[in-house]
Amino acid sequence: MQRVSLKFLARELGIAEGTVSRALNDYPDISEATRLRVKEAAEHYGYKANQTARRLATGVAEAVAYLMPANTNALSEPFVSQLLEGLAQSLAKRGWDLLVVQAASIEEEAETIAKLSSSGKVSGVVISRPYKQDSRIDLLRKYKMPFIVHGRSVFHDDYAWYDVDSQSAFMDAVDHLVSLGHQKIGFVGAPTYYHFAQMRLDGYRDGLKHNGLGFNENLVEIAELSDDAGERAGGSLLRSQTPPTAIICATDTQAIGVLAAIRSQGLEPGKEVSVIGYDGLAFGKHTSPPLTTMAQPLAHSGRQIGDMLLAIIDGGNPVDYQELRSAKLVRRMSDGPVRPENKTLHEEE
Amino acid sequence: MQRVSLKFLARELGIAEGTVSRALNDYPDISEATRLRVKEAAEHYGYKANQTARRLATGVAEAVAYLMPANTNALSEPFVSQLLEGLAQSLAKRGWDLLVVQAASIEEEAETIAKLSSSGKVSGVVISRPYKQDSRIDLLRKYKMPFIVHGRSVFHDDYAWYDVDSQSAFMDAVDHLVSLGHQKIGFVGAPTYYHFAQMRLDGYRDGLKHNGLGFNENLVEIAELSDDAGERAGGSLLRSQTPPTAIICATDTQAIGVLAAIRSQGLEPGKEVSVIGYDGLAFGKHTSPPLTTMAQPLAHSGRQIGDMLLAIIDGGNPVDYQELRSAKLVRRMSDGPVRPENKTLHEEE
DNA sequence: CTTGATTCCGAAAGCGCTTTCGGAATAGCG
DNA sequence: CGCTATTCCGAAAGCGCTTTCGGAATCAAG
Repeated sequence: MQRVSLKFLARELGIAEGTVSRALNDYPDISEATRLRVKEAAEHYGYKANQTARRLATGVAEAVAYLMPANTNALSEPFVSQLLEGLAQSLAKRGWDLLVVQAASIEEEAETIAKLSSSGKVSGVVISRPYKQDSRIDLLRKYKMPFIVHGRSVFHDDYAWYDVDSQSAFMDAVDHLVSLGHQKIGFVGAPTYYHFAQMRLDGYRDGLKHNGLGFNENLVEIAELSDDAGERAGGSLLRSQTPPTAIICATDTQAIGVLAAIRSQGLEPGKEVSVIGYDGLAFGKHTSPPLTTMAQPLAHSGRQIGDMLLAIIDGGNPVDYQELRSAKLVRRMSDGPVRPENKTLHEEE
Repeated sequence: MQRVSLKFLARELGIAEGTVSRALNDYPDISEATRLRVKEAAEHYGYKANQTARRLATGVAEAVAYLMPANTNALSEPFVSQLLEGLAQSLAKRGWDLLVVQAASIEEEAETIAKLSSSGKVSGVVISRPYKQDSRIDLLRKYKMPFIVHGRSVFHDDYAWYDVDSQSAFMDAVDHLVSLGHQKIGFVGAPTYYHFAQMRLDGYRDGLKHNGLGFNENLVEIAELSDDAGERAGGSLLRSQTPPTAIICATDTQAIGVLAAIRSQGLEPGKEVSVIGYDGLAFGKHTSPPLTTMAQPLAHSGRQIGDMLLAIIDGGNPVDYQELRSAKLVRRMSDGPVRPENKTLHEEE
C-alpha cells in the first residue's frame, strides 16, 4: 500500500534517511536548502509517513479513544454522534485518530481500559456519563492516562471534565414551574448511581426548598433512561393520592414517556399537567405537545472536549481543564399555568 | 506505559524473543510444553502485545475506519451511533480497532480516503449513504482498499454493500395507501444525487403504476434531509391545486416536518392527510400523531457490516457480500382511510 | 595559517514485534 | 549402531520511522 517510503526518498535525493526525516520534521540542524529540496520531493512523490512506524519510533500514539456508553439506545443517545463529530474535528487538526471502543458490558469496562492503556494505542481517552464513584476514572488515573470526563463524578476536583450544570438547571425548572403556580411538582429521576442523576435530583430538592416547598418522596420516581420507563414512572406518579400538577424529568427521553402517561390518564399534557424535560433534544420539537426542556449547549461540546484532551496530553494540568456550562430553559408547549383544583377533561381546544 | 514486553518475557523465561512470539501465536514448531510455559508467564505478567509494533511487523493495520457522513445533524442521523456500536462489537471479536474519520467537507472526502489508504492505518473502510455515482467508491476500488458500502450506488455489481430495499418498500407504501382508498398520493423526496433517494422515488413511481395511477410531477417535492425542509415541501404540496390526500416521505425526519405542515394548514394528519415515513426511527412513536413508517431492520446492521468487511479483508470476494434487507410497514397513527371530498376540520376526536 | 567553534549531514541504534532460516538435539529407521 | 527425518528453538533480519552521536566541512577568530 505504502508506495513511497523514507528510504525511497532518501535514495532518490542521494541523502541519508535520517536526514530526510529531520528535514521533514523541521529539525534545526538541517540547512534551509536541503530542507526545501526534501520537502519538494516529498510533495512531488506524495510521501506520507507511515503512521504506525512513526508511532513505534516516537512512542506517541497520535490517537485517542472514546469509550462508548455500554448499553446505548438510539432514542437516548443522539448526543453520541454529535460528540464524535466534534471530537474527530478537533483531533483532525493535528492529524490524530479517533478510536471508538465499546466494552461488551459494564464489568468489562475496567478490562477495556486496562487493555487500552497497556496496549499504548491511544494517548488519551474520553468517557461519558460517569457514575458517582466511577472506577473508570480511578483506573485512568492509576494508569496515568490523560482523559477527560464528559460529565462529573462525586469527587471531581482532580481531573478534567466538561459538564453542564444540571443541578442549577433543575432549580431553574422548579422556579419556572412555581412561577406558573405549581405547588405539587413531581420528579422522574434517573438511577442515582449516575452522578448526573443525583445532581438533578438535588437540583430539584434545592428548587423546592428555595421556593418554600417541602420535599415529598411520593412525588419522585426513579426510572431507567428510556421512554417506556418514563411512561411507567409518570403513570405511577399520576395515580398516587396527591398527583403532581407538573413533572420534571431527568431526561427528554423519559419526558416523552411521561407525556404519554399523562395522555393515557385522559389528561392533557401542557394543560392539566406540565412537564419539563432535560437535554434539549431536537426531536422534542415534534412530540405532542412539543416538549419544554432545559437545553444543554451540546453544539460544539465535542470539539471543546477534544481540545481540552489535547491540551492535557501536551502536559496541561487536568485541574485547569474543568468546564461547566449551563443549560437554559426552552419553552415549547408542555408547560403551562396550574389548573384549578377540580380537574376537567377535554373541555377546550 | 508498556511495562512488560516480549523481551522481558523472554529474559524471564530464559528463551529467545522469537520463540516467545511464536509460542504466543500458536506456531506449530513450538512444543506444547514451552507453549504452555510461555502463555502462563504472559498471563501472569499481564503481557499485552504492543499493537503498534505488531502492526509494523506484520503490515496489517488491525483497524478499519468508518467515514462519517459529512454534514450530519442529530435528528437525521440517529443511525450513526447504532451502526458504530455494531461495528465496534464485530471488530472487537478480533481485537481490531474502529476509527471514526470525518472529512471536513465533501470535497475533502477524496483526500481523506487517499490519506487513509496510503497511511496504511486501516485495512478496510465503511462508508454510508452513497451518491448515485460515488467517487469515494471509485477511489477505494482504485486503492484496492477493502470496503463495504452502507447503501448502494447506481452501479453496484462489483463491490460489497449492505442495503435495504427501499424501492420495494415505497411500492408497498403506495399499495398500502391505495388500499386505504387514496388516489392522490404525494411524495416528499430527497436530493436525487443520493442513490437511495432515486430508488425511493422510483419505488413510488412503480407503486403508482402498479396501481394504475398516473405519475403527476406536481405531487412530488424534493427536499433536504431535515424536518424543516420536509415541512416546507409538505406545505407546498398541500397548497397546490390538487393537494394530495396522502404523502409518502423519503425519511422519517422529513415526515415529521410534513406532519407539522399538515397541522399548520389546519388539517389533521392521519385523518385528513395520511403520511408515511421511512426509517422506522424510534422517536416516531412520540410524534403527533405517531408516525407510520417503513421500518428498516437496523438492529444489527452494524455487526453485519463489520462481519462482511472482515470477510472481505480476509480475502473474500466483495461480490459475494451484497446483502439486501427489506423494510416493513409499521403502522402507527399517521395513516388512515381517505376522507370524503369535502374536507372538514376538527370534527371528531 | 592554525585553532576552536559552528553548521550540517551520515551512520547507526533503536522502537517491540514477526518471521525466516539454519542448526542442535532428538527420534525413527534399517 | 549409523544414518536420515523430525522436532524444536536461537539468532538475526527486518517493518519504516526517529533520534542521538560523531565527524567532515565550513566558518570565524586569533
